[in-house]
Amino acid sequence: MNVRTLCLGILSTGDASGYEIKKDIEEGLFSNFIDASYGSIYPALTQLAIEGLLTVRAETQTGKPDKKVYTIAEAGQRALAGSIAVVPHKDKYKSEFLFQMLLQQYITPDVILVAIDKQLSDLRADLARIAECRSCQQPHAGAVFVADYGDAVLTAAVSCLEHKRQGLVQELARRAAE
Amino acid sequence: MNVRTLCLGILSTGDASGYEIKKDIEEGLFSNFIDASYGSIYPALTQLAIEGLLTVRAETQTGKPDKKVYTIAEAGQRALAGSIAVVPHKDKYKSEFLFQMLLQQYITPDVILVAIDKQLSDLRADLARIAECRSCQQPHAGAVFVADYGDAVLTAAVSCLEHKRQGLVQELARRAAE
DNA sequence: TTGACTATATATCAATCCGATATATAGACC
DNA sequence: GGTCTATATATCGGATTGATATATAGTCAA
Repeated sequence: MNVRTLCLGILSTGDASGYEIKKDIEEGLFSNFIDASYGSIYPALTQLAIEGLLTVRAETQTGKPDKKVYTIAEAGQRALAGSIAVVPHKDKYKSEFLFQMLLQQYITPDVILVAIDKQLSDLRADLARIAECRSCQQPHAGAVFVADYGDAVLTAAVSCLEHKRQGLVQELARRAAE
Repeated sequence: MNVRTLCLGILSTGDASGYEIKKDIEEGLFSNFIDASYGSIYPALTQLAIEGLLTVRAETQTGKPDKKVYTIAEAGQRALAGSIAVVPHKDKYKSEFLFQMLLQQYITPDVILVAIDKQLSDLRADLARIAECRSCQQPHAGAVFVADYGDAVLTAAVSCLEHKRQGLVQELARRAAE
């Protein structure tokens, strides 16, 4: 799936500017399993508008710069439906944290502890964001599905890490006592 | 983290050719949280050898093409240690499956079911791979950590999806009965 | 009131990386 | 002889990231 389909998908939930799409990706439900940068969003929107899958209108704002608001066109909805119906690729998960933990023999225990605490903090921030999305939006079936899935996975990760952390702290205390 | 550091990390666990590094990424413990293509691995290895972080030797094999076996040098181990000690970036998770589920209003229930079954199959394959890694390698602390973390997360995902799947099947049966 | 900072908003581009393709050797299987 | 799979290296177009540039305007403190 490319950034084009991503933009069409977000615009299918309501009109937005490139900046607002990026915010949706960072703060909304999408944030847990999607990522895209301005460097790919803006060119994609421009191209989609040229091809007639989106329409654009300029909106002047007081106190803020003008923005280009994009609306999905009929051709865009057809293109989106076609892209969504395809069997999805396998999930991709990249974790520098786990890379570090796998090679933990090369670093000191206090660096490990810092990394674990940072990971726990990231996971809890994600959980909080999901909780916020649940409360602020009227939940449709898709949103509930994604929120439940995210909750399950993140909660399991937190639980596992808390356990690992406790074991590490106890071992450090034991070593210090000797 | 870039492919250079990834190659150094894998070579720190033993000598390997580019092809073997790719297999490690696909089949070993790394596969759950790392990805890289030949198009990035081979240039990285060439460059690292030029810079003296790796040494190369050609190995002739019977029944197979020759291979270039890379060994990590002292300078490479120093570079790796420096890269590992840095606080890691946040995990990145990309899921076309969840994108599809969030926009499930655009597709039919049977397409949803196919996607869920495919996801379950992928998750179970990952769990099986972790179990295999546990049994075949002598487990050091880092490997156990990563395997436990992966188990926890994947098991939670499977459990959540099985529950969702059951609910969907029941609803489809109820609709068919009406 | 000047400077620093934050938020909004669009745009560009070098560096990186993926995915596909090409090339070559050789065993297996029909 | 043809097809398939596995091993092994290499290249490259195209997609994407991450950083940077530009501009408007509000806040807040020195």
